[in-house]
Amino acid sequence: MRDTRASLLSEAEILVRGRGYSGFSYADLAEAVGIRKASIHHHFRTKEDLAGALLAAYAARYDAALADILAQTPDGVARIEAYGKLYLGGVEQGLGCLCAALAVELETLPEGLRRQLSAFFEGHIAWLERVLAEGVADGSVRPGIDPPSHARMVVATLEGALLLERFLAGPAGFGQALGALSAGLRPGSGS
Amino acid sequence: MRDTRASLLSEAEILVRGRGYSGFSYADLAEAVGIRKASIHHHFRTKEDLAGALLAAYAARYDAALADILAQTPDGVARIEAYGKLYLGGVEQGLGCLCAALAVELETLPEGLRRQLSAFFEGHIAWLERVLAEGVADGSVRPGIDPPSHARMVVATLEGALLLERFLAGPAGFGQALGALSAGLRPGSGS
DNA sequence: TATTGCCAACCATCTAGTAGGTAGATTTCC
DNA sequence: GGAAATCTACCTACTAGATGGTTGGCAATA
Repeated sequence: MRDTRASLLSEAEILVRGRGYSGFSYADLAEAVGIRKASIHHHFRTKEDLAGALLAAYAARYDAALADILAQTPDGVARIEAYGKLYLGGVEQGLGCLCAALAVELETLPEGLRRQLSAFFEGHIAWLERVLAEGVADGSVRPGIDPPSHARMVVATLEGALLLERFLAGPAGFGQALGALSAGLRPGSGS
Repeated sequence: MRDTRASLLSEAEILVRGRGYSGFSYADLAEAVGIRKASIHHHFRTKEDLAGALLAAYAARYDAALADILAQTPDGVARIEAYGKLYLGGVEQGLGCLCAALAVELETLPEGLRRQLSAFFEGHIAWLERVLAEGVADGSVRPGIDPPSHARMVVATLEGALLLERFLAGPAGFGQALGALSAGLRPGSGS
């Protein structure tokens, strides 16, 4: 049954996003899923393997969502807003970003996980850079912005907003930050 | 000797900011400071007490810096940039924000620490709101921005940029994000 | 029959925290 | 001034429980 493996991934993600990577244990996960601790090792040999699988699944979900935005939303600022709303689910459920949880423990992270983390964010930055450049070209994004810089800023803002608004002002606070972010990208003012 | 206590605070801060709160142990700290593990308990009864002291000292340092900016920098956007540069030190040393490290483990955090965390960020947001409102009033910040929303956005952006650029592009990447952030606040364009 | 999924029992190591003690400095009281 | 009591800072040795991980076996499946 592939079922248990999927449950393990799903519950582990909730645990990591809620309490951090070092903050959850195989014992917690076993209890959440309803199997014994030793059985987890059958599906994921080590905790590091589990983290890798978690990260890969998380990144794949985001990749699919990014492709979807490109396909369904033509307007530049609307694309950024749609991207921002991907983070909103976390705020609503009180769960931080999986990658942020791992990033905080950077120093203790093995090389493989570090590379996965970097790839995740660099992929998003590249995607945003493209979206912003296209937006500037087609007039849906304010001219005069610097796509590479603004791409970094957009990811940073959303990661930070998710980190903070999870316990500060919730979806309302997140919405304010996202609103201020997209307002600055909308055309309608000079350079 | 107050010396050991200060060393403990200083080394513990480095450890938490580098590897997370659950990611460091009294054994690590004892080794870093050069005393025995048990002696730490003489200065900080529990790990939670230590975290509280860490947070208090961190917040106090920021408070002093914020007051300093108000006193020395009159221009609104320059104030935001000066605020942003407070985070730069972390990027340069490869250390994340202490509060971000704790925020990631929110669910396991005792109430007292949660309140300290919220107070830290709410203080910054209130300070930024004031700086932005004053800047709009005196013309040093672009009119048409919404100070409460933009205050949340500024903290989020800087927290996020510190989180990410620590391992992505370092000070250069952080500088780009900060540049994009302040560019959007500068006057010179209509609403 | 081979594989898959799971389990009980175990292991070495690490965790924060405790108990009890020592040496030296500081304070209190006659 | 000097003895007694107290405090400070640290130590060794320990605890109970958690940690990730291993071994060997059992039952169902394919």
